[in-house]
Amino acid sequence: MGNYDLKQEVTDKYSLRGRVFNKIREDILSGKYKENDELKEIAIGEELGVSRTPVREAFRQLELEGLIQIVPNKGAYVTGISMNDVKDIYMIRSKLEGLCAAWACEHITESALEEMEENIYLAKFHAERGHFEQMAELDSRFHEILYESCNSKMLEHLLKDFHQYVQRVRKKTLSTTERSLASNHEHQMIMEAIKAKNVKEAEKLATVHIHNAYDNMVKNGLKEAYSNE
Amino acid sequence: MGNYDLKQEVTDKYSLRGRVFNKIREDILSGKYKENDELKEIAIGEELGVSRTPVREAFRQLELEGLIQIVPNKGAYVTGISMNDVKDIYMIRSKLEGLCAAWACEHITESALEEMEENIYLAKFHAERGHFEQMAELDSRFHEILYESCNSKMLEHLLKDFHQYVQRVRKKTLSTTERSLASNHEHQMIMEAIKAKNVKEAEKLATVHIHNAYDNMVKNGLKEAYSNE
DNA sequence: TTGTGTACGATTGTATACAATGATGCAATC
DNA sequence: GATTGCATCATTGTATACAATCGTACACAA
Repeated sequence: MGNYDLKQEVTDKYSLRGRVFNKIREDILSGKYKENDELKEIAIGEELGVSRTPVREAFRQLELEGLIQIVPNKGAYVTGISMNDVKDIYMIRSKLEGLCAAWACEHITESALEEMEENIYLAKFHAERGHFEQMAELDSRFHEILYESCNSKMLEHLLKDFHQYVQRVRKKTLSTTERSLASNHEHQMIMEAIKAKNVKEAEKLATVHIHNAYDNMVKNGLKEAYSNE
Repeated sequence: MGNYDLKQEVTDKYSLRGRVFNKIREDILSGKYKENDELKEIAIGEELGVSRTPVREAFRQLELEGLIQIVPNKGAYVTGISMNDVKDIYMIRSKLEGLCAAWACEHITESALEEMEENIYLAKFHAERGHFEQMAELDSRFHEILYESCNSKMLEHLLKDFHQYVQRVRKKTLSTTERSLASNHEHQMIMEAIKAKNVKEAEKLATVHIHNAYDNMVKNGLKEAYSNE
């Protein structure tokens, strides 16, 4: 996570390096490349029809993102996320998400609040019907809106990084109707606290929300996902 | 600070890319390259006696670290740290440093505690005599020990990143005997809370410590440092 | 004078050639 | 049979050549 800016997000779409970067990242996060898999510059370059140069540059970025580890003169290896890492990230996120909610009280725009309300309303619909695919999507978007509303590029970028870093495991956290409904209700309370500009309450609710998400994840299924470690 | 790992720290010393990366980073943090300065691949390559390739790779990493911004087909520009960024970082650090101190209660080693005590003792000596150079050094080291004692590579790396990110402005924060002594006393209280495994107290003290550091910095001199913006 | 178009130069983007390094297998020696 | 040394090969590290792109300056016309 080095990295704490977001300027290259546009450029990445149009340069070869950016496309390679996104492709590999997706393949790692989706599970196509597994922990300790070796990524070879030539192989990936050929697969995507580009030379080694953009692949190398993408590798360097992926290393800073923490998705791969480069051993000099040897190769690039996919790094896994350990259970401890996941726990750490959730604890860190919990604190930062609270900060983010607090700041959002002051800086959120009307349209952002409206999108949140719409999001929550729609999520209720899907949660009741067990549409977990859509729930995951809506949940992601809710937090994204929150991040974009804190008026701090630093914090926004940091949280987005973490958010996508645990994407692999996060899918599981909303996989019951019960948790989906509870989570959505928590979203609503956070939104209302922000709307009321109740800083302390918003901070606390957001903090607890992430804690709950983590607890729920631990309760059902995180262990299996990592049982082969 | 994308990047949230620390694997390449060793490799960086021995590869050209790593050396270029460190050199440019230092030059930005030390102020040799100023905000909006344009960094040209060829010029820097020639200055360091390497070709464009390692320079380009270093640029990509620096971009993820947020120190430069790369505009496609145009150039790389030094990104400044605005007063708002500094404030954000301190607020974020405040939270995370609290978390770090809390975790350290459980995981700190005897030898780390001893080094802390020594650090505080020595710092008192230098603070009383106005040796600000040594104070800055000792202060940095104190926090580093703390970071290394939380038993989370994630959090450790994150805090180290932030710490060096504000290095430019941080020097000013210890530039009075008064603040030096107060800061050192805060270090001592944090250390004692950790030693006593008083989690809540350690967290609170560490959080407040960073807040104080920020307040002090704002009080004397941050504005001037950025008056040309 | 002002606006527009074009051509040129500077710089980055990509591909490829060559150098350096580390892994592997085999043979020679103890 | 085990171990060490060497040769070979695969892979990354670096340099450089060429392509694409952007900004600018200048000429020309309204």
